[in-house]
Amino acid sequence: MIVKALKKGHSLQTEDGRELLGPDATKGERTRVRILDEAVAVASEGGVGAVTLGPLAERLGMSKSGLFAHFRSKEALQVDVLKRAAERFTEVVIAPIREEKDKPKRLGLFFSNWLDWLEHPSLGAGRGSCPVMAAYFEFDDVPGPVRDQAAEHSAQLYDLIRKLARIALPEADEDAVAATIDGLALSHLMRFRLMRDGKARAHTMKAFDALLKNPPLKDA
Amino acid sequence: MIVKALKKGHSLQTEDGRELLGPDATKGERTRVRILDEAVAVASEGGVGAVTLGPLAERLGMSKSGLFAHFRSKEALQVDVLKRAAERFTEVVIAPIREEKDKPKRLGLFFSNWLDWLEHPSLGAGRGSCPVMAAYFEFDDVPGPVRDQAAEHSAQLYDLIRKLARIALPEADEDAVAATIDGLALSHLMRFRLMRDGKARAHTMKAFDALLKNPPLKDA
DNA sequence: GAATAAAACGAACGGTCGTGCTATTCTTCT
DNA sequence: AGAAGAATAGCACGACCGTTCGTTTTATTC
Repeated sequence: MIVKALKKGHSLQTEDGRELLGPDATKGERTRVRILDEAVAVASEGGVGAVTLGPLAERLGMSKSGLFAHFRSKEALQVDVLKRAAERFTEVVIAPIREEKDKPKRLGLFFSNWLDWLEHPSLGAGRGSCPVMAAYFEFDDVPGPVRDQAAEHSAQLYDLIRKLARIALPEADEDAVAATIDGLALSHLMRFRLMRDGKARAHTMKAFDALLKNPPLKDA
Repeated sequence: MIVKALKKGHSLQTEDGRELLGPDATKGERTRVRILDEAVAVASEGGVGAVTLGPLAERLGMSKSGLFAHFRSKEALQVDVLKRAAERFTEVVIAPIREEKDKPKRLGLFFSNWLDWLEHPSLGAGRGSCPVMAAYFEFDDVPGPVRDQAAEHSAQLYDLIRKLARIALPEADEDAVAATIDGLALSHLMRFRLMRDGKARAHTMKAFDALLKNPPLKDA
């Protein structure tokens, strides 16, 4: 069974349009999602490379082969883990900003949500960090479908940032602004999780506010 | 035999002060460095976690057990790989900025060198990226000596950036500046290596120049 | 050059990994 | 309720992993 992620509506659905997780979902579809959610938690703690069949099956109370049957291969599982994590990201970070009707303010809301996501990932119970971001660096030089998936997600996210920047700061150079914002999030994760810097958020927000106030201008 | 890395002089030496690599170095010391250099190349391509004994030994034309004998464990090897990579970083990125006698200009030189390092790591032959940066995200939630080493290096580097920022931009908030610069380097690596964005450097430098022109100020 | 120490090897171990098979249990649909 | 099909379990395999051990080769020291 092939499942695809939708860009809008933040839900998974099968090829024929039925919702996963809903009561009309098939047994296999439901456990499939259960597996992926647990796998995202594992990936949050040890990276996508740490998503391994045996231990994952044990965490779920099922057999390794039973789990394996849901995915053609481990690589396919890892790709789906990334997709599922991106889904979560959309739900938690991107979707809520639509409630802000003052569109120029959406950039700040997006960034704030992003930091929340990095500090308190809904999965991993405080012991994990964003698996997608980790995959950016884990697979950046490892060719294969996992790398491709990570690259696609990073490109989509980067486009979104540019778009939000264009609306919020019409006179700014959107590429330079996006580079700075993207970097602030990456650096924030590093300072917060690796260095355990309690002031990480304050420093990140100060830099972000300064960027909004004096952004790089076009043709400067 | 215990080897320690020096912060100054960018060379390895043994506990009794003899230089490694010099003609008076012992056989074991020389091959030890050879192993680490090759291991850094491997780590550049696949991350520190990809440093594995068998394939590494084969690349070096030696036996797995002979290689293993140089390190008490695989973890110790990985830690030393990180140390060696940090050594290289010091040689290529940090040491040369001392030649700039106009100290405020050192920040820009440092950043430029950093981007050079990320784009053309002396090891990995174009197929690898900075292993230390990758380790930041690979091990940020994996307790152990490898994580500790990565954390220590990130803290040292972050301190250096703050110090350079303080000299270059005395009126600026050094923490916010450091966060932005650190982030720009991380984001640059992502755009250059994962997204293969040919314009990455131009965008990064534009953002950096804008930061120097309008940095976040203290107590703003 | 002989004695001693260091370094490298080869083979083997226990363990874990991903992946095929076949059989069994459970859903789902008529 | 029963047939058809999906989902899961059990088991085995080959490959690779880190590590150990005893032996052999190579450096170093006297």
